[in-house]
Amino acid sequence: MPELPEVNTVMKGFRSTALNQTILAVEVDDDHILRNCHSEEFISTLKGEQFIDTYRQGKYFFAVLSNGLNILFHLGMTGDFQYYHEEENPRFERFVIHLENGLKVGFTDQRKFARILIIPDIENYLKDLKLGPDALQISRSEFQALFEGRNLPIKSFLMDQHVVAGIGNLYADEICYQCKIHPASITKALSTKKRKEVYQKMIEILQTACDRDAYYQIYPEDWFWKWRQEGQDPHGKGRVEKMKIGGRTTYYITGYQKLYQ
DNA sequence: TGTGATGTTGAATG
DNA sequence: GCATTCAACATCAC
Repeated sequence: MPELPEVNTVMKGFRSTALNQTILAVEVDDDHILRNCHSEEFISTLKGEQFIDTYRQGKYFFAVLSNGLNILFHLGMTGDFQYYHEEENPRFERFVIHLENGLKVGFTDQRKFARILIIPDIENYLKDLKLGPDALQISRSEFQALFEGRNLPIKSFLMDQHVVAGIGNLYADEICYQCKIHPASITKALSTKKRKEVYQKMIEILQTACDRDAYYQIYPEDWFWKWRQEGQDPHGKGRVEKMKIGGRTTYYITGYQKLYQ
C-alpha cells in the first residue's frame, strides 16, 4: 500500500474520521509494531485524549494528541486503518482505538512491518532520523542541489528517504518510465535539463496520485503501473524487463528508457 | 515448497 | 563520508 500518495490518503481518511473525538479505550492485540513503548504505556498515552491534528513528511504520518505528544504511524508495507462499528475485528488488526462517537479505529498490518512510536517532538525526531524533505514540498532548486556530490542509480537516489521523502519502489519506476530514463542511469550522467524533468514528473505523478486518493484504477491511461510486469508491451513501446536495483525489483523498457552512464 | 511483496535498518565491505 | 549488498524483521498469497 504505502508510498507518499497512499500515506497521504490514509492521513486524509484519518483526519476526516478520527479527529477531535475523545479516545475512550484502546485495545492492543499485538504490540510487536509498537517500537518504543509497551502496550500499557501506549494505552495510557492515548486514553482520555483526542487526536487534534496530523502531520506528514514522506511516508511518516504523525497524529498530534491533545496532551502534546504525537503518535507516529509508519505503515511499513501493509499498515492501514479500518473504521467500523461492527463487533468483529478486521483481519490482521493489531490494535483498535474506541472513539466517543462509537467508531472503532482499527490498525491492521498483515506483515507487521509497521512502526508505531510515541514522539514527544516531531521536529527533533525527523532531524535525528535525517529524513529528507517531502517529495511534494521540495522546490526545484532544492531538488537540483541534492544531486551534488552523489553518484548512484537514479532509482536508488529517488528511493533514498534521506534525499527526498515519500518515493517507494512503484512510484520510482513510474517516474523513470515517464521520464524515459533507465532506472539504472547514474545521477552524475543526467543533465540539468533531465534532472529538471525528473523533478517535474515526480511532482506531477505524486500530485496526480494524491488527487486521486492513490486509487490506481483511475490513474491516467498512459501510466506504467498496470504494465509493470515482465513481458508486457505497453502501447508498443517495447518489452518490459526486470532487474534488481538497490535490492528492489525494478521494471523498465530497454530502448524506450535511455541508460545514461 | 519456495519465492517474493508498495519498507526500514544495521552490519559488513569496498 | 559515500555507495553497495545482504540479512533481518513477520506474514501471507501465489
